[in-house]
Amino acid sequence: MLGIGQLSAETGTKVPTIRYYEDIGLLPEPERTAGNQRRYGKQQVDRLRFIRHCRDMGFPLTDIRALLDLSDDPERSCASADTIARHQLQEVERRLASLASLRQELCRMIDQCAGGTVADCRVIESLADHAHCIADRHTTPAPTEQLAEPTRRDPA
Amino acid sequence: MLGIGQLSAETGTKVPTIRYYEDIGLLPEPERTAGNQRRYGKQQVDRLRFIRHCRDMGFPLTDIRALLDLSDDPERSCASADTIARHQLQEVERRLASLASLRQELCRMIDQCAGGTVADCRVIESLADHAHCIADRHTTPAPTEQLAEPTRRDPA
DNA sequence: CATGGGATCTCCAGTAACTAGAGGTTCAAG
DNA sequence: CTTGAACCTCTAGTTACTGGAGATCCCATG
Ligand SMILES: [Zn+2]
Ligand SMILES: [Zn+2]
Ligand SMILES: [Zn+2]
Ligand SMILES: [Zn+2]
Repeated sequence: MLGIGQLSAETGTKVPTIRYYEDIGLLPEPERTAGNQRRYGKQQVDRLRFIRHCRDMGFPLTDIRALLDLSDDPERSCASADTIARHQLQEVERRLASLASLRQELCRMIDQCAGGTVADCRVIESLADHAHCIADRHTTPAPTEQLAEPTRRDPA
Repeated sequence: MLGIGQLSAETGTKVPTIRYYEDIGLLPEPERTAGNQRRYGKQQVDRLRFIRHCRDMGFPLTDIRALLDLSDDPERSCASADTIARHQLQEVERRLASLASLRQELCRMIDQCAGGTVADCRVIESLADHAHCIADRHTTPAPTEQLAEPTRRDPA
């Protein structure tokens, strides 16, 4: 049985985040000590690892909820899991594409700057008007649900 | 002089967003009619366009604030504008890299699914344990400040 | 000049996914 | 038995908006 801090270390998830997952029902309420502190067993560790890996893969929590429901029931067809994953892949590819065009525009802006005053700066000028951009309207990056920070250190 | 709805149409920015930018001080308080409705002039239109273009490029509002300050003062050196832009480029490249590795892992997961039950599904299995992933720890995607949605239609 | 419907006004709440802090209790080592 | 680290609950803040309620305004007809 692990305390919340140990679970945190074990999975690379911050303590408040674990409690948050419990609040929103992603993690079931764990057992408690006589003094009301949480104790976790192996199942919970696995479940949290699953969640974290999904988050690392960029899945939003609603999808993770669905995936957890599925994985709780091994008899069912995996079709919807695959649909979710495929959808996520599309998302990722969409973002990749728009980031790539973003990168292009940023590069071009930066390259053209000669380093004088603001009045002559191509960066500022380009930002002021998309018409100064070559041709492609950059169809903005992403709806971007929050993706976990690289704050993660590895489990013991 | 434009009403807020016209400014909205002109710049592809939703009305509440315009008011929000005013609230947080990105846009100055505009003139008002006798009946307290906002009226905008050409300067404001340009300023909002600048902001939107920056957002489309993925700049966070704090950076945009700095860029606006700079562009208000054409005599200054553009060095810090360029620094901000270069920093943004790095951000974009960082995200591109992590999305690319994400894409790889998702593809692999999906490819391996044979389409049976959850018990045999490689997608679920891969999500349950990063050890099933080839080798690279996917160093999670991004801090991801909100990037504008593709809700944008073009100006008139 | 009256009236009606769309545009605007302000204010408040909610979104995603956490994160941080205050103020108080519990656990475990010495 | 006494610390002090870890834990508890609760609230509020983050980023960049978005949506709705209920009231008011503008302006184009009749
Ligand atoms: Zn410059
Ligand atoms: Zn552009
Ligand atoms: Zn499958
Ligand atoms: Zn992995």
